Amino acid sequence: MSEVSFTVQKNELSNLLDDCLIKDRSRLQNALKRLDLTTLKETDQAWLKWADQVQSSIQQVEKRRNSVPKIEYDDSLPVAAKKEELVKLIRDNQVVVIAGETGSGKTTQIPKICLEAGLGVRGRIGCTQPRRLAARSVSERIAEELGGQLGDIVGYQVRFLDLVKAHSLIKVMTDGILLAEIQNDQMLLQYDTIIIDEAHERSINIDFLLGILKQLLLKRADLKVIITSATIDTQRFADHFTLNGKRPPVVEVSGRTYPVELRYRPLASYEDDAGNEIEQDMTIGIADAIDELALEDPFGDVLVFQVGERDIKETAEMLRKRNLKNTEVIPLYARLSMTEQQKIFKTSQKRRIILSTNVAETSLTVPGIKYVIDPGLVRISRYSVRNKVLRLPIEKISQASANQRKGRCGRVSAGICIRLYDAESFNSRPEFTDPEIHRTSLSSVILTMAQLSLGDVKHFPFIEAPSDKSLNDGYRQLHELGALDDQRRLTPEGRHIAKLPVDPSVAKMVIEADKNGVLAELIVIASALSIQDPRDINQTTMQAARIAHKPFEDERSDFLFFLNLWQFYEYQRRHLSQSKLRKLCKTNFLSYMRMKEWHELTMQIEQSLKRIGLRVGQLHLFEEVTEGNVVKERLSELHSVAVHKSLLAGLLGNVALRDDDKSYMGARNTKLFIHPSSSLYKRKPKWLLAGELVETTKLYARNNAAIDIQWIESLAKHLIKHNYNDPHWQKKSGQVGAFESITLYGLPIVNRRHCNYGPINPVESHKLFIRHGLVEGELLTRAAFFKHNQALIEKIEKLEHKLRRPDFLVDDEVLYQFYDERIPKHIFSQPALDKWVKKSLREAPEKLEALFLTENDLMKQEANADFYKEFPDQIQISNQLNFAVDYHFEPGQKRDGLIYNIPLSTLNLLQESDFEWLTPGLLKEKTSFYIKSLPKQLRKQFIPAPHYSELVLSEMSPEKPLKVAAKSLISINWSGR
DNA sequence: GAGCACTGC
Repeated sequence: MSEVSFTVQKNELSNLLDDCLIKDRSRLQNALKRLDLTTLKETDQAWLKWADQVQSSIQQVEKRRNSVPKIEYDDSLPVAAKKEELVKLIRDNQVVVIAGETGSGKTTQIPKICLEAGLGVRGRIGCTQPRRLAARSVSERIAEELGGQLGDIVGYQVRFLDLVKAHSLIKVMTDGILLAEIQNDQMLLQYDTIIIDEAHERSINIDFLLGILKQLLLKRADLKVIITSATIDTQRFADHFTLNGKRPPVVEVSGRTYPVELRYRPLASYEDDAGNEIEQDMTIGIADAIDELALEDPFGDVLVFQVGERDIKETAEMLRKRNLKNTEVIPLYARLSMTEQQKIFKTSQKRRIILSTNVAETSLTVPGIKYVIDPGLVRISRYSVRNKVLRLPIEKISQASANQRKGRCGRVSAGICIRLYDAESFNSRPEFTDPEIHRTSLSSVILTMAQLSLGDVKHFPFIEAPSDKSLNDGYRQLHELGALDDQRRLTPEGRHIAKLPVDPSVAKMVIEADKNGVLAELIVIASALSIQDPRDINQTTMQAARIAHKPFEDERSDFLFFLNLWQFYEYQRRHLSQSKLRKLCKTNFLSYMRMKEWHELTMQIEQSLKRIGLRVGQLHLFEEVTEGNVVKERLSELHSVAVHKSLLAGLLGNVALRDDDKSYMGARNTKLFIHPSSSLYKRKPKWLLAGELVETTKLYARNNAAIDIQWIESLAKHLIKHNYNDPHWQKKSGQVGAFESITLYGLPIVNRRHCNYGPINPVESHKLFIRHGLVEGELLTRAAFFKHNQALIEKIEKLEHKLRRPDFLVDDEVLYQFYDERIPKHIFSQPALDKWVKKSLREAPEKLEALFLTENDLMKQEANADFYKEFPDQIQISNQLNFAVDYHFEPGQKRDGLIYNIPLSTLNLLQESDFEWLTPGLLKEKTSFYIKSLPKQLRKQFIPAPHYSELVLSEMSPEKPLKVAAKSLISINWSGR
């Protein structure tokens, strides 16, 4: 042991750190750097403190080394035979790939071999398992073999349970736990060895870990990594961990198995009446295979793989009808209760036929199986990037999976595996099952990577990179949740979402609930959505279960069912003993284990929220409502709205609009149906929020709620598409309006709502404002420039009228240009203009001055003197009477006060010569005139067509009579035309 | 009128 003493050469001090715990090293190294070695004295406090810490760390290492027990191996295990070789390989290589079938003992023996190689002392040996149950049983076995108690030298950690001590040398955990630890300790400094077991299963967790470890190996030369896998695809792991040209060794450890005879028995097919080839029913194929096996051995236990609960039930029914002698049929699937699952571990006097889903291929090992019947199918989950929904199709299993199933017999003696397909079918299948990373949504992985700053996901060293499409969809989902911004950077809210131990979408609901004041409610619901359904229902108990669960239903939403159930159960949980609680669960068709996990998850979420500074209050009290003559307690409408708004924030892609009696239209024009298990199945609200969308035989919405579509707009600001129609100038308000329609993923959220268009499209509104408001003069502003300009325009218009020349005033386009150049682009309404005018008056009056039009600006041409002569402002008739002449285009707009009422007698006195004043200009084409007091009959003839110009004569000296001859009038009028 | 199996800050 190294002594920490001042006599050690100062330049050798850092060597002492090699004997410290790995997790202490960098901290001590930094502290050492801060010590000024040139002036350091033995009595300095800084030195004493450092020396003390180093000493303590070294002592802990020593203590750990001494705690390593004597290691013994079960020599019957194949891996024990390779012990020496493995110890050497692990010492000499940073990464070792170990391949071996079940029964080789690799899972339990390799951690021991690592101990023997001197590992586990300066840091722990971490060993991951894909499942919690496996983590527990593996740690139990290792602890037992090392002669200690679980939770001492060997500890284990799964969700909700941590049995690891500071002095534990080996820590067995689920891969999810290790992944979670990386968030707090990216260097994994508590470990000197990481063993990834069952790497061939290629779960998303494993693939993610393999990528992280590859990066970590470069930063931690002292870290050992061991990958163990079934003997499939081991080269891929070796390729993945080839660093700087150094390829890790691959060791194969033989399994301890008996030979399995393989028989292909494809289903017979026949032709129906129409000549179509029909494949024989699967249950018949299974029955035939059982018969075949029974002929040779009526006692050996048979394992039959099935795709789901319903097939299991069908097959069980078929077998029951066949009345097989001395036979026990046992169903097995994950949703069964623990006690029912335990049946497979009980030996029976009878022959057992176990009908199982894929659980028996990977998760559970059914003991004593001699025969396997493999129909070659599996229900697999695939996330559809195109439709953004989860699908559960039935597919042919891969060759690797078929071989794994085959291997489930032959563990106790020689066995037979009957495949209900032919060798050709087997050979045509893919070699390996598609790894999960290719089948699942990547939002969660991307979010974690963003949070850990692991760099661009596209360049992350995945063992098999996900497709760009799939990555982009992951980014899209996180953007939908507001966890990433438009530039794909983590938002502050995204940081919070990443900190919660649930799916990003569920985490979003919880974060949103804090804003809506229903955090306590959402934790309960979010937890329920994250665990497996706590209802313990199977086909036979379904009816009774639904009756038992009826009191917890809420016609508004399936989500509130969970809240109601929680209220009921939480009270009981606090007041009943565990055994009574278990009983309560049973009578209410609830799974005790899942109810417990539900509770534990709420606690865990609450802890996580505390860490990000959010406090969870109490659940809101229920209010009493009367339904019919039943008094019910339920969440108030106010809080229900808050709850569902929060849910909606995490499920914006799961909104649907009722289409017809049965179906709904979902996002991106998908057709979906309410699942029959939903309490909204019959009610069918217009707008639906689905907790999850899963495509099986149809696209089903499960866990639904009726929602108000108006909630969506504010939540989905970053997603909704606006469509504006018919922008128009509104004279009264001096603003530009339009009609707005909104869609979310193609669903119509708002139809033709009137809106203020200015802020939405300032450019177009600015144009409309100038065109209609300023150029066409519809503005009601008091701005001086506008009043001035309008007056000037009016004046020139009058001139035009008078001169019968509508081409003096410049075109509207010129006016438009004038205003457009001078009015800032951001002004698109009268209020905005008035504000700007007010401000400019103070700060930049020259801007306003520039807005005053001059005649020069408005006149296309000068009206020359001849024009004025031809269109006089007054005329004199018979050298006696002066009349003012007013010019305007529209007949009907007469200046009544100026028009002289000429008596008919006077008219008759007028001579033709009295009209000499009619200038050529006045007699131009389309020019005519009339005198208002012409007799009606006559007037009819002379009144010009409405668009003809009109000349109104008004008397300047009314006391003198006007003489106009009717005859002359006629001639003038005609010549005028 | 109905869904495989796992996992976690």
